[in-house]
Amino acid sequence: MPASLSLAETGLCPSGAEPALLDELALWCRERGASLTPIRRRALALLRAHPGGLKAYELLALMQAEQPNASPPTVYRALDFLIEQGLAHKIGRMNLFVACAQAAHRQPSLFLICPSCNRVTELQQGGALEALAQALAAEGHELDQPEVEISAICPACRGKCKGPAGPARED
Amino acid sequence: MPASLSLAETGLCPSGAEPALLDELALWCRERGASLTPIRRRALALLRAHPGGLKAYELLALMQAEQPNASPPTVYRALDFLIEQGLAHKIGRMNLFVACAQAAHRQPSLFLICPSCNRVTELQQGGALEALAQALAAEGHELDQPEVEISAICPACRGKCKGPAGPARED
DNA sequence: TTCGTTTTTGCAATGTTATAACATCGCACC
DNA sequence: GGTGCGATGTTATAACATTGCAAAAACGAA
Repeated sequence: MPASLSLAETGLCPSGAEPALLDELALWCRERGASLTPIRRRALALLRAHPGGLKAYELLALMQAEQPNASPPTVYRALDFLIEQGLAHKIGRMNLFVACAQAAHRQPSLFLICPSCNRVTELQQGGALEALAQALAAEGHELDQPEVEISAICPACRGKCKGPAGPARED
Repeated sequence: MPASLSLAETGLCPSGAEPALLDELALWCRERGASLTPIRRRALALLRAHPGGLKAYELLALMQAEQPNASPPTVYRALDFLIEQGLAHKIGRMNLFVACAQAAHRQPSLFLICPSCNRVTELQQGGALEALAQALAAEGHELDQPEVEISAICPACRGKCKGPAGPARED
C-alpha cells in the first residue's frame, strides 16, 4: 500500500489557484472563528503551489510580486496563522514551510525527510505514529503534537542513490 | 519550577570538568583519526556541564570567558565536529545543542521535548525507536539516522501542568 | 632539520531566519 | 462618532549560521 501520499498527489495543479478548495478552507476557518484574509489566503495558495515547501523568505519574495510592501512579519504572521489552523506545517530542521497534505485534517503527521533527495513526505496513515505513541506511552510519555520529523530514506532512493547525496528542491 | 536538569540521568556532576571521561573521549577520537583539540574539548565540557543544552551563542559566551577571541565560527566549527563524532546532538527545532547522553555511542537517539516544560529528554533504550523503524520499514522507508525529535509530554508534566504552558529553560 | 601537506584557528564580513515594538487601518457595534 | 479589536504596515533589531581567506600549528616524509 502506498500509504505515503507525497504532498503533491492530492491532485494539485502545480500552478497555484485551486479557488474552490481555498473557498472551502476559508469557510472552515470561519466556522472556527478565524478568518482567511487575502494575505493568508495568498500565502496558503503559494504554499500549495509549491509542494516541496517554501522557506519564509522565498514566500516573502513571492508575495512581494503581488504586494510590494510585504515584509518579514507579513509572512511570519500568515504562517503562524496557517499553522495554528492546521493548514500548514513547519519542518523545523530545514526552516521549511509546507501546506498540509490533507488541507486541514489536523491530525498528527509524520514528516519523512529523505537525506538523499531532501524530499519531504507527509505520512498520515499507517501504523508508524501509533507504534511510536504506544512505545512512548509505555515509558510514561505522552505523544503531544503533530509534526514529527524523521530522517528516512525514501522508497525511491533506497538502492538507487546511496553515496553522493544529490541536490534537490528545485522549485 | 525547579531548574532545568534533564539529560542528567547519567549521574553527571553539573559543575563540569570530568577530565577522565574527556580524556577517554579524546583517545576515542584519535582512534578514529580525529582530534579533540582544546577548543573542542572545552565546548564538549561546557555542553556536558549544561545537561539542558546550550544555544550556540550561549556556548560562545561561555567560551569567551576563557578565550576572549572566540567567535561564531569557533563554536559552530566545534559543534560540527562534536556532532560528526557523535559526541553531541542538535535539537533542530530549538537551535539547541546537547552533549550525547551516552558520551559517544553513536546510536540513533530519540529526543523528547516536553511542550509544557521545554525539557529535553534523550531516550536511548526502550522500544520506541524500534517500533517506529519497523513501522516505517513496512511502508518502504528506511529510518536513516539519529536525532529524531518529538514533542511529548514528560511524565512529570502529565496531569500536573495542562493548560498554561509555563516558560522554562533558565540556565 | 626542512619541506610540504593537512588540519585547525583567527577574523571580518555577510547571509539567513525570526521577532520586537509601535503605529495605523478598517470595521462592527453601540 | 467613539470605542474595541483584529489585522496589517513599518522599522528596526535579535538570533542563528556561514563564507572566504589567511595565519599558524601539527605532522609525516625526505
